[in-house]
Amino acid sequence: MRILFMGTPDFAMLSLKAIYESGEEIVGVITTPDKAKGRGMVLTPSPVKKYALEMGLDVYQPQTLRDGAILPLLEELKPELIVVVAYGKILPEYVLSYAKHGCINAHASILPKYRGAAPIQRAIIDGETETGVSVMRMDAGLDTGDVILTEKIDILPSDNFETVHDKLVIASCEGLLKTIALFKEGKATYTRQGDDFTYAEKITKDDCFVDFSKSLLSTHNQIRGLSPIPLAFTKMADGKILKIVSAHTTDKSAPGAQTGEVVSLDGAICVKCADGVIALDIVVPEGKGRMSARDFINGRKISLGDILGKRS
RNA sequence: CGCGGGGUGGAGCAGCCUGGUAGCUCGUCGGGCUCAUAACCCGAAGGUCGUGUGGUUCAAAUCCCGCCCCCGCAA
Repeated sequence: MRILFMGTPDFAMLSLKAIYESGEEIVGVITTPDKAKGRGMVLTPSPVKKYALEMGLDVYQPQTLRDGAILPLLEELKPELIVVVAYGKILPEYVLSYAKHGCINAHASILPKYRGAAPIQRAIIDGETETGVSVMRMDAGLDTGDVILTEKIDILPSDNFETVHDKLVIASCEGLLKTIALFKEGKATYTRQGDDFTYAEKITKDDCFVDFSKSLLSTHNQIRGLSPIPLAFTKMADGKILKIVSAHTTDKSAPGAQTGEVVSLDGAICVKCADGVIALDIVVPEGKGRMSARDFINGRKISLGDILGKRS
């Protein structure tokens, strides 16, 4: 089947890889233009572009899709199906309706829940125990298209953003390949989404701030849902940023301690939350790389009784 | 030329401003105490202080210059 692929980040790249390796004909790859990124603002190609070039696929990076900008390209490539995974741009109507099988999109949630930008992180932060990938036929709305199939996975207490992300990548690849197979057999079915939708807003800096005022479980969910990127962070007594890579809940109690107070430093940084004590295991101090809490404590940058998470 | 931090025994740091004895919290090894221990006590090993065999100086981890590498922020 002649497939036009559209996507940008890692998640999309791996989906592209799966489709390409399954032997489908990728007639073109569209990704966002290179951006100046990282230290020194170096111009960096997207993961999708990198992979596509390695495989010798044709890559296109239109600045915009509006006003029929890529209509000539579509005419030339004549895709029968357009697969979109985390592309980062709104698709106008003429693109949505161009291909015979339309545009399909793999979204990392069980729709209609968690429509939008950050479904994986939001699901973990909310303490969900299950999530998945939905493959849908795109329409003009944001993740509102009719669902073709859903692949579910579990979120374990030990999972973080990275591990759930990795599981969903696999689910996404499977879902897309299954969907393509359905199209070939002419057996694809479309199910309208229910009305009980929710939105997973983009993660903001505020979402990453840990002030320990919430419950033990919520704090832990926040930390793991944001790890290893962008990473939850708190503020130390001296006002410096301390990012938190991983933590675990404890059954310790700290009567009399205020929230955010460092109540113990025996191997981990134990901090009082609303209803318990959370132990920070791996952290990233401002200006430093990641290190174990033990190392951080050995460096003498923190002491018992310090209050973390004060908003300045 | 986006902003900033850093490279000091195995780990994390201090020392640098105000040049002149290698420091702290751990880890490791040996010994002791203890019913016992990740606890405590005693002792030991282990460092060309990123690099140039750079400059200044009687003397450089410390001041100046070049180079390499690592990291945080912001996007």
